[in-house]
Amino acid sequence: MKEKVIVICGPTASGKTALSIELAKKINGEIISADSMQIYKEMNIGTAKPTIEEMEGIKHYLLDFVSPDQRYSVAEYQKDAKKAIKEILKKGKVPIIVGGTGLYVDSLIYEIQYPNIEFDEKYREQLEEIAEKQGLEVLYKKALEIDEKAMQKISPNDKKRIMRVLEIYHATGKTKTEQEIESRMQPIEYDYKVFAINWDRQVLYERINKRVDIMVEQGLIEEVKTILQKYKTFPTAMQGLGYKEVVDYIEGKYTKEEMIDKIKMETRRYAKRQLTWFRKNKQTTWLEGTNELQNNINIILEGANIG
RNA sequence: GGCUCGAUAGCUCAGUUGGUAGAGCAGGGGACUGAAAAUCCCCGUGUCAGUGGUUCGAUUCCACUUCGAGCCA
Repeated sequence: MKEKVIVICGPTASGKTALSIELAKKINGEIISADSMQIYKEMNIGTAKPTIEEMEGIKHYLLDFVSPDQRYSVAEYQKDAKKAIKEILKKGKVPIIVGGTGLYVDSLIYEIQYPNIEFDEKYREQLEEIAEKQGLEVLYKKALEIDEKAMQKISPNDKKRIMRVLEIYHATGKTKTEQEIESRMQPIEYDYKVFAINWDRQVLYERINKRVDIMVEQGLIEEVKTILQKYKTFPTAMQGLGYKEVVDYIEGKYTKEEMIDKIKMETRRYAKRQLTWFRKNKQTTWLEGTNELQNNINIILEGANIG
């Protein structure tokens, strides 16, 4: 009998934090974040990271533990998260995965295999250079020679994925397609019960707009300035919504009003992409955001067959 | 009050020498296996302001009306 792990996902500003903490209190659970930006230290306001008060004594894992100048990836996330699951189960508690990063969630619920390799900074730089000087189509053709099947799903404009196909081959000698076939053969270790929070789109967008205003009031700009002073390079952290826009504002690329509108718009689009991602998984149980917390908790308990 | 210009997609505008129209942005849908809050793909019918006239046919021409901008009194 596989052990149960609860997963709560949903778009940004959908109320995952409040729901998960109430649930954890009720079922003696602990929370593992699945959020690619809340992992970073000192990025608190812009990532809407739960505060100590909000946590109400519930232990949270994989929050606030990576320096913004460090690189982090799904492969590491999966390893860290599985370690946390083990730890929680060992204590006799229920692990609750909570987050909006679909890729991170999927790495767990589909038990995706990532061969143990080091990130090759040099090789990526080489690829970047080729893309810039000779054009992306050179890399695209190269990838096509290596893994024609994988390239059927990748656009000639999708630089990141083209580079990834090349990087996998470079690091492992295997193609991405071979890699994925092996990955699918792997049995899934836990019994993941997946829930997602849904809102009427208009209402969700209003919540997002309001949340962005609050972030700015709480000192988002100051937070970004502090981080920029303290660290030199940001391999991934400055991809965060709200952060790159504030940097552009500080550099005078647009006014404060324009910056705020841009963050709101980009966040709304992000929420839309998240919903697309979560809809894909057909076993997901959907919760209505407008429901009372207790009501949704009951749906989870019933759906997960707990309590 | 008179004159001029404008009114076309949610917004900004293009266009139709008369045969019912198209861009950008917004928005929607989708993809996603080591950067993922990233990256990429697809999607444009709207009383062409209203009413009447000319015409086989008007969003296009004409008249009036309404609204907006400007100029002159």
